Amino acid sequence: MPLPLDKLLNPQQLEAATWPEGPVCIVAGAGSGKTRVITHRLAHLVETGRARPEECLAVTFTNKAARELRDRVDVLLPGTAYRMWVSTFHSAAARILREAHGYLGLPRGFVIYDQDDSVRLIKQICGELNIAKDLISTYAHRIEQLKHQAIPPEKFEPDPFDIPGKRVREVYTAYEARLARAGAVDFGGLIVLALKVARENPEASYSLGRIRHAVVDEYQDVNRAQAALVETLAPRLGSLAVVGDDDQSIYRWRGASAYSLLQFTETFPATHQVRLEENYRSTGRILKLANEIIRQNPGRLTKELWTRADDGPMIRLRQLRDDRSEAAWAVDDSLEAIRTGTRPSELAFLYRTNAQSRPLEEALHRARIRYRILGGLRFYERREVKDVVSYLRLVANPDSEMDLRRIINVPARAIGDTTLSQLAAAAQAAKVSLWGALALPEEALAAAGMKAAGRTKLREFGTMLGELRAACAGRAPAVAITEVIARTAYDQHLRLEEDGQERLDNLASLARAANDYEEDARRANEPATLEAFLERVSLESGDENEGADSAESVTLMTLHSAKGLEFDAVYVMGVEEDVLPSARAVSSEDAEALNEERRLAYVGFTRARRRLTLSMCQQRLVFGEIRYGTPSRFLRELPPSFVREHLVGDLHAILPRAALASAMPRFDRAPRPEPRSVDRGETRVVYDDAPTAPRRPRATTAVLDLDVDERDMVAPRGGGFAPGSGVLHAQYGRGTVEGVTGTGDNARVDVFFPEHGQKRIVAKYLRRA
DNA sequence: CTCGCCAGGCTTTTT
DNA sequence: GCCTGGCGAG
Repeated sequence: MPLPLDKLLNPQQLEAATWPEGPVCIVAGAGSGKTRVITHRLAHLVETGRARPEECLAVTFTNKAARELRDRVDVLLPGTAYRMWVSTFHSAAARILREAHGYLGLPRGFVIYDQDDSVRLIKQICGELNIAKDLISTYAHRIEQLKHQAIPPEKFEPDPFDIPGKRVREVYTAYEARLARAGAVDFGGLIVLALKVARENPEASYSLGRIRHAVVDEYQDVNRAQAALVETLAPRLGSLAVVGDDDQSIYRWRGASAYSLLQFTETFPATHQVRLEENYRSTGRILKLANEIIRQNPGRLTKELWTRADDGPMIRLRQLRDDRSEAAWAVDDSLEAIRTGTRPSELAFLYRTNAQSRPLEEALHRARIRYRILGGLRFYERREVKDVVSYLRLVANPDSEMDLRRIINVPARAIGDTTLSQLAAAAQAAKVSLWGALALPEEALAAAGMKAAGRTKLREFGTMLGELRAACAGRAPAVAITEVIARTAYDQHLRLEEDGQERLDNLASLARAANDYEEDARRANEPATLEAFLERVSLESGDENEGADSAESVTLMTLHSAKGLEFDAVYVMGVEEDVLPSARAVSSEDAEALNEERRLAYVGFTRARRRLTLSMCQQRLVFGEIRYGTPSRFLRELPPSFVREHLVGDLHAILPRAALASAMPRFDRAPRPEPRSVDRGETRVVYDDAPTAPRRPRATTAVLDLDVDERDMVAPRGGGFAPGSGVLHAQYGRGTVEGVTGTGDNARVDVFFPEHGQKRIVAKYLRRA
């Protein structure tokens, strides 16, 4: 029975889901039912008989999104969906390479190097080329960017003013050669090589060759290479739909650009464009705020989200004294929400940088609220996991240089730097991989200066690895893991360490991941190979946080990882200058960098269905030292009238004094929580939620573990500090005023402290001496 | 060659 | 404030 699409979708969605052929560009705002359109489009293709499931490809960026898409298509097309190819860009590319490895000259068991691996390799090469190490990250970044644009070393023409460019080319060339010798492909290379297959010989990949219909999600985040891949496939396709939102392009630093989305109609003149602007997620206020923020950005496909929903509750704004109080306040507030019936899984705390999770975790821990962190610490990046994975990769592909380097002396085998570089020299001379060099005749190694002791150790290592490979050949991944641990005595090695037990547990988890993979493979009717398991390990973060108990937990994550998700109540924390927008974006003077931060704020705010809370603090610990913060320009840019109508809380933090005065009457009418005092063990949380007197902006609403001195500090009226006068500061002590910039709450005072030198301090943190 | 200590860098964000 | 990588002692 076909799905009654016209009942399930609004007219624009229906058009987007059913437009029959050729290129379709779907500009879909946040919460406009984008995934719904994609899944129904795929289902519609199959139901109308225009496509067989195996002719359909759907591509997204994150594994999370791919999984969700797959699950939701499965609901619409039970039993058929698994025949579709639903995948991330990178996994799709890996599959193409797997199938076309012969054409590409890659070994069957080629390994995928993550960013860490490639930086290490570039470092290695730079060392050999005598390049200063402070340039390594620059080169790594340049090479990565070139690969994002699918520019190979020989096509890279640095312009004459590009001083490092020449060496970039040199390093890049060497890097590509080394990857090839190691039988390895980096993230960028996956796309570049898939593009090569698509251009030259698409039939070399069985999966690729049969695709007739494609949907590409998050098209605003494709880089040049990915766009080229899509564009190359287009002529072979009966239909191609790209879906995206230029306002949610947040991966510029990774080479992404909304350019391909904005230019899509130019690239394919036959394109049918559809816009989805009706939002089904958030309240009117949240959308108004989001629209108000994002309209500051130039060059958009100006769309404006709207909703039939009501305005909803006011958006709350809180300014706290420091990051610990900010976390404590938000956690306490969320506790209240949970008490009044919000499910923990409907609460999310979003922040700009992972480092901001720490105070939150501590506060949640104290409040005994369960939480899960998405993103954060990645399972597969743990040292012991990477070590064992390196052994597994060597089983699949012994030539992998970075993996061999990683474990050749782990556990310790008395093979140190000296022996290793002699081996590398011998390998270079013989033009073979490090593994290949292990099999070189004694004389070749001796010629590289290696002593007999080193040669013996290497020989032993080579034998061990050879036996391990033989023992694992054709066996299931879980068996291979057991073999690795047993034959290398890796568990013994861990037991000697301080936190060895925890690391052993992680290896047990790795084994579990392998079992899970085998289970998945069985279900998908595919053989469970070590190669495919390793591919999963390389391309997925290994978040175990998607566990079944998540309904009982609140969620913590960066704004980036929040894209595509939604929650009833969202706390966006640290809405401050140098945080959101990031310090880097602020200091770079690069307008596009700031615009991207603004989009990030937009993404964050639009995650909330009903309750949105923004918080900021006056000082926070950055690298262990105190930094003074001011409210984000994204809030200060808001028209005062808008703020008065839709926000409650510490409005004085973001409104000019004049605008604040007229805001007060309205502010007084806002529902006002009872002032509370909560005693929880050693932590004292005191609230002062009463609206602040207009004349004395006491921004602090929560005080946590502060010295009495500091608590007593009150902003001096008018910030009137005359140069030459004496002042007191809680950290720096007594000092002399050198000058003043800004006015009101934004006033900064340059103060000279005899013991600390000159500092620029927000006026409210100073007292007259 | 290994171990342990210290300095310095790090924080954007992720496949 | 934490981690890594580099360096020096044994």
